[in-house]
Amino acid sequence: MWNYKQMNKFLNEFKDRGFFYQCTSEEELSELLDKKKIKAYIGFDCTAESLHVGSLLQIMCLRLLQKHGHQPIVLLGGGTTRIGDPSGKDKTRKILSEQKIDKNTKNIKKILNNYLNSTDKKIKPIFVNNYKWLKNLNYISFLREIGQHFTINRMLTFESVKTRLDREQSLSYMEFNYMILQAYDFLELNKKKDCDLQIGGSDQWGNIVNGVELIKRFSKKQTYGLTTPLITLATGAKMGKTESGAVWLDRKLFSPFEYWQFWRNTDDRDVIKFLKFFTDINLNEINNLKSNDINDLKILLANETTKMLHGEKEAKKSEKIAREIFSSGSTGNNLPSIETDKKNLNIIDLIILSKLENSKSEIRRLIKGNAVKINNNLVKDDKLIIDKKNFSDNFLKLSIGKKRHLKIKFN
RNA sequence: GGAGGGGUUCCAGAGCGGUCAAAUGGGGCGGGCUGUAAACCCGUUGACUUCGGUCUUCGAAAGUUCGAAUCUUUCCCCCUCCA
Repeated sequence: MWNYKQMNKFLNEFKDRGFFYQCTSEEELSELLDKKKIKAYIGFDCTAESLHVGSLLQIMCLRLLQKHGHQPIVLLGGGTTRIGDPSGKDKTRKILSEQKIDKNTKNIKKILNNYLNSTDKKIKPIFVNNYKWLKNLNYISFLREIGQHFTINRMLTFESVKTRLDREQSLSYMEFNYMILQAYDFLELNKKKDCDLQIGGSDQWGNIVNGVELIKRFSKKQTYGLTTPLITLATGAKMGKTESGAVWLDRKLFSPFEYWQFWRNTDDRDVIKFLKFFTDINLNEINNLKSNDINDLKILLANETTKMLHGEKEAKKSEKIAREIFSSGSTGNNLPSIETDKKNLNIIDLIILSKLENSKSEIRRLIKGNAVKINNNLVKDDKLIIDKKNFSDNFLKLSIGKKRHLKIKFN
């Protein structure tokens, strides 16, 4: 009989790392994966100009596929984004302009390329954009060929639809069609690219099942669906949001150092889990690491995740900056810096200039609360004038709180 | 189509003519403790300020009033119940 130990290696690691949530048919999928190298796809929606850590687990799935010799297909939802997935949303999404979606699509592709092996021909990612086949669908023939396989009765039972209807929130006919289009994507990829598996977040389960069922009815072929859990933090919050917004996987929106810091500040209770999720360190090694100092593990986590996205150099640099700021209390030579040529600047204006804060009232409050430092010296007076004598070698270190530091260069 | 209830500052949610920049909780920010963690404690949380104040906010617009988040009218949007 079939048992856990005999499970396919990819699936095994998928489970051991905590990626597994649901599968349409685990046993059969395991057999298939043993038998051949398959192609599997994950879809990314192009609503935002970049991806954020919320998508990172999906990206790690792509990497894991490659690691085990399977070829990932990355579907960029250029077409479906024009419709808007109602899953997990209780309101209709804003409809984006076509150019915006095209721009987003390109940027997202670029980000994904950071994570994927594109040199090995057998496993290099296949990028597809569903706009290509969705834009020219003919309504009548689509209804006849595809629509006949869906019953409204069944569609109404899906979570994404049900919650909207239960709450009497409107669900437009356009959105209602989203799941059919995603199912059609899978069918298309199965026909054209021989794709056997779709992976997605747990909120995608309904959409994925629809695809598997459509392919079974339309092509009489067996395909599979696999979902990952929703990651929640030890504190109960959703992962990936900081106060300043999303944690973007894009240096223009979220600098490598900020990214490193994000991981460095992981809750103790989440560290091991995240090492399994977001690094390539093998599981035995992670188990051995458990006894290490928790702060070293956080640094390891930060280095590995940053390296994967921004490269080794940025990871090391971030670690160095962090040491300067938090350990040695030095002036922080590697800190990001801005320049100014204004003389006799008021401390408040200096902070405005630095863009660390943009409200003067807030800055006054911060000064009152002993949060502002110049060259590690507490600023007590919000009328303090900054002039040349505050700069050494034309540099000055501005700090707000414990975590925000910036170097200012005087020209 | 008929009958009710509601839209308040980041969120939840009080206020129902002046004492309201608006209770309370959450979140955030800052400080303390520490380990750049958690928990806990304290402060703070519209903008501008010469720190005296000034200006802009309670779905939108108009009105009543010395004075409105609070009353009136119209409009927009949500929710509950009945047909």
